[in-house]
Amino acid sequence: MQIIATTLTNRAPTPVCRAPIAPALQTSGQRVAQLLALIDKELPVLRRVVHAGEAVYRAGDAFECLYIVHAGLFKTVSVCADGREQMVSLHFKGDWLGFDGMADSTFGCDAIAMDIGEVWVIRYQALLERCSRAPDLMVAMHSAMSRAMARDRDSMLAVCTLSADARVADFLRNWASSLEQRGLRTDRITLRMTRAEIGNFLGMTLETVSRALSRLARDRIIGFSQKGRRDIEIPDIAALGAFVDRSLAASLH
Amino acid sequence: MQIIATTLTNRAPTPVCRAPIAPALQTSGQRVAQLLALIDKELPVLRRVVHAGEAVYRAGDAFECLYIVHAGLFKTVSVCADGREQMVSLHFKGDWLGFDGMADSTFGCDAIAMDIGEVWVIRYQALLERCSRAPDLMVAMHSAMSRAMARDRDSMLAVCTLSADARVADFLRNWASSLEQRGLRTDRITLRMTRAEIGNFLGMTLETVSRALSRLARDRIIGFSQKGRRDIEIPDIAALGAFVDRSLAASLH
DNA sequence: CGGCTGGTTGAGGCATCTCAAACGCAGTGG
DNA sequence: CCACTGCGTTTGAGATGCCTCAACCAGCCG
Repeated sequence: MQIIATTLTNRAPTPVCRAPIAPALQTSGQRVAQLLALIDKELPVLRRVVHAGEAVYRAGDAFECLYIVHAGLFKTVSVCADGREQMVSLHFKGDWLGFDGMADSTFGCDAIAMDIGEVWVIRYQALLERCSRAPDLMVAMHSAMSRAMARDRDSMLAVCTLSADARVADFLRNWASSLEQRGLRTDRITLRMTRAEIGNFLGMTLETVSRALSRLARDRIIGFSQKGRRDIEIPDIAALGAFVDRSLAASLH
Repeated sequence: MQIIATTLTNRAPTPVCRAPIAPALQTSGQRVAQLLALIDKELPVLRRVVHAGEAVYRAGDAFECLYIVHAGLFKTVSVCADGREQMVSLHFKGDWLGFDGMADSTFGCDAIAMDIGEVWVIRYQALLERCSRAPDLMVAMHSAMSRAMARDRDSMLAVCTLSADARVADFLRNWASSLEQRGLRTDRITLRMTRAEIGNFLGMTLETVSRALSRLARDRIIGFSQKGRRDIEIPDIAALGAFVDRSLAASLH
């Protein structure tokens, strides 16, 4: 069994699949900034600080608000009746949270802060009203949903077509790419997740994640920083991509 | 490697994950009928018949319209640069097609008819304008997107947590459940896909699909009809669910 | 009939899981 | 300062589920 590889959010070049796609008219960084400015202009937003481990919302909560990540890193987790959990997605600055509650007025999963962060709270009713007057806003929201679906699609693809090592590499590449699009440094990323969490996200066991990371480090595609094995150095993002492509090509003979 | 299990569309009870969710205020069948009535009332729709194998749109096409399935069965397929394909989702009557194009004005995957069918074509611009005046319509559209995301989430979960046999069972159960919600007979379904397509969708090889189906038939959970191995009899949908739960429980010791 | 496509089934191999042991690090309490 | 504990990580060895390769069968069509 495996899972979808990776798939963070808002990366401009789709990771595994590269269908012919028109070049974006704006960079992701610009898009995020414009979105936040637009929201701020059009809507009354409540800023809410969320501490590590704290939930923005939980499965079963009544859906009334959407959220936009303004700082920090968030995950959404499907919680099953038997207690098992499946991490579904990661959300960086500019990503929306809560779309999954719109269908039946109840959230279908938990949204958890992985670090201290801040979300902007937007009442759905207010958003609907505002969307009626501001087509820009509606289009921005639709774009965000569309992008979330594309991300899920890529995850599916990665889980279905990549080996364990390649999924881990793809995961790191997407993470770095998300940081890059937001103008942050990408040569050194701090995973705020345990191996078990990564494995859950990527559909593999924690041992397999650990081994994959060790192999990537042995091949000098990544490095571990002195302090702890949770900080990962990525000298060259392109090398990660090349690794993914290589193992992809290898698997097709 | 595998892929996300299953996940058809619009099933009321989520398949693998059963988070506490408030009971739907209306049945899925009612929702579909109401959606179609709403669209028909509010918007100028163009009806387009699509033949088996024909594309509603293809990756790279300019995004201008959304589509609602009115008859038939459709799949969306991610096409990679190297020619590999990954089936991403199945769409029955009442499901929308084309959300993936909203983000960057270009479709990111192909939407293909698996059978002769009909879609309603809705110009996105017209939809935006109409949404501004008809909040019902906007909410219906958001619900559909939200449901699509929930479906992807469930797929992810199934691919990540279910064995090959269970994924096939889950796939059949979701298919039957989709039919049931539309008031169609569920004791006998005709798969309009080859084993290879099913395997691609579920993230496994065609041989594994074939073996899984054989095992399910041996255990009397499904049956093959006389004519061809493509018609499958499902005497009891609940038995499929029980099988999934059983193998789920088995995998946790 | 012969070719082709799709399906089934078997045998063997390999990637990943499972189980297990050991290590590093942080916190706690003596 | 030093056990001592607990958690996260690494690494190894063995088990296994799924993939790969291959043969064969059934239906369809020229």
